[in-house]
Amino acid sequence: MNVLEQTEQQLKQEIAQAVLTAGLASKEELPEVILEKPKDKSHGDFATNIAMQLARIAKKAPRQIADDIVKEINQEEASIEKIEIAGPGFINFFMKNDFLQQIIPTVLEQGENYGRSNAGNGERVQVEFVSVNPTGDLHLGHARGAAYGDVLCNVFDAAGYNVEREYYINDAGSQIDNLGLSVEARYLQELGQDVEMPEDGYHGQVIIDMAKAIIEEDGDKWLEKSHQERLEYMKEYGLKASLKNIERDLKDFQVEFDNWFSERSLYEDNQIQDAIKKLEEGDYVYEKDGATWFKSTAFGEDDKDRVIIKQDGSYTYLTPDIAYHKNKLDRGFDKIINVWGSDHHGYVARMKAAIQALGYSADKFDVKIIQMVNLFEGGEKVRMSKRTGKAVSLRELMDEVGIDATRYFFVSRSNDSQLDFDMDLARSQSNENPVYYVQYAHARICTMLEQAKNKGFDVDAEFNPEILTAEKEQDLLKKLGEFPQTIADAAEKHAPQRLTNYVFELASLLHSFYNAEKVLDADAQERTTARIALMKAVRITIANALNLIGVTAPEKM
RNA sequence: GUCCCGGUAGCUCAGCUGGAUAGAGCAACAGACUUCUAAUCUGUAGGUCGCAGGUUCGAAUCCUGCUCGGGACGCCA
Repeated sequence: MNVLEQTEQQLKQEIAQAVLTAGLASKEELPEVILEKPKDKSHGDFATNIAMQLARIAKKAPRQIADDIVKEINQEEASIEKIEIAGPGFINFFMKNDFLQQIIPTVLEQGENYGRSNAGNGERVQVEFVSVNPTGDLHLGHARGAAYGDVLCNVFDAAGYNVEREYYINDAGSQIDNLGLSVEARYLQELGQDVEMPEDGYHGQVIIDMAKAIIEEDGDKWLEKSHQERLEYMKEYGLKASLKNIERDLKDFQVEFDNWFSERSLYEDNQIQDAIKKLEEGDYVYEKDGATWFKSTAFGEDDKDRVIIKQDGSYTYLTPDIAYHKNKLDRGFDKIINVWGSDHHGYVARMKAAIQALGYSADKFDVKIIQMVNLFEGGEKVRMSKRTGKAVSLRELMDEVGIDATRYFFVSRSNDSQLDFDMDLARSQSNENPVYYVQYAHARICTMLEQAKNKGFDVDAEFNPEILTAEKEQDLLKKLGEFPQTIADAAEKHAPQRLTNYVFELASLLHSFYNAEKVLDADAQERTTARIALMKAVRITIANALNLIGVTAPEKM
């Protein structure tokens, strides 16, 4: 438990006790004491609305209740400087500063671990994300999902969850046949033959590159082989090459997985049949029109039942996916989270039904939908299409915009809000991008610390935190103290954008402090020593936050 | 037609468990570099939180209806 939490807990208990002592409510009636951090500093360090909540129970005016509570609070015990009753009945607490004084030592001691907590209690969470079909390369929209999923995992890890990252490789469906046909067509085209691309073919440049690579390796030897043999080779080649591309692009984007799960492996050990059997046992399967159906409507959310075995005997996309989710759940995770593109949201209800049909609770399963990214270039919306291969690739984004800026930008937006991506703006790398603002704060501190050494200050000296009483110093201290809770909240709400908001605010306080106060001052040794310690703590916290976002923390800019 | 997501400042977006006067960046305007980095800071201006009801001490936040934008509604993946 961190300093801030301890203070909060103590205060909550004190308030609850005061309510009981004042006879305003019985133990059973007592609502949970809610403490908030007021936006306005004149409202104190903490505020509670307990008096308003008790109005109905105690049948008294909120302000009167507040008054009764305040009388019973032991200010000394809870390190309270001052209590005020305000507005309709808020109780504002102004804390003694001593609770802030422990923050710097805590940060310095914990170093790169500062911010980590055990909020998740080691709960086992698995996040499956990206999982792009291996039929080409990664595009803009996938980049958003990749950034979101990765930072979500980082946040889970830091908040004390036991997290595992997984990529589901769709290497068994008809899209792989299409890939083979596409590579084959490009191969033949490259060798001068007049062939058309298949109707559902993949038109991206990567496919052409694959064809060229095959020619480089094997020349025209596949011309002589049977169509079947050639196609088989093209398929496997395309699959391997795509996966290699995807894995490399993701790695360069700072995204790595613990597991790459192959759809084919489900076929190899009868897992699909097992899953279907499981559904049959629960009587969720029936035959109709020559096909086999899953009764997904039995769970209230899906609007129609779903075919799992087609008339021709083959599976639909859903069938191996049910087996896959069974596999995941059988692995014993407390929670499995899927990060999907918005075009798959209609799929959620049937999957949730499947999970229940398999005998698992629906709340073990969660889907985070990543809304669309609209690309703008030259002031115009660019239509994205995988088919025509015209979308901006992750590779281009990394080359032209940079990894840091791309990741920061995507993570700072809520996943369920659509997002406009202005290519020209991103390319310009101007100060319009907040990532530079945050990185600059980090670099600034590094320069200061460097200067401190050069000027002969002892940067590791004992310091007295009590003298950090300037307003901007106190603001920084409070913000530093919030970091562990911010991470825990981001994990619990699956909202990594809390992190970018936080680090931006921290950077802003740092810049403001920097402009208002001088850190290195030979005429004020004690203050300088304390401020150096403060700067070190801020630097560590910014670096830790950026690290979780997957963005570098430069020492110079 | 049904379902999902969104509508907050000129633009792009935050907004926690329902709290006090709704925030930030960019753009605009006015200032601050002989100083630890001006990729910064300070200030000004900018709002019917899509609309209408409801719940309550209190709603951008919860509920209902409507509206606009996007997406999904396959024995495709």
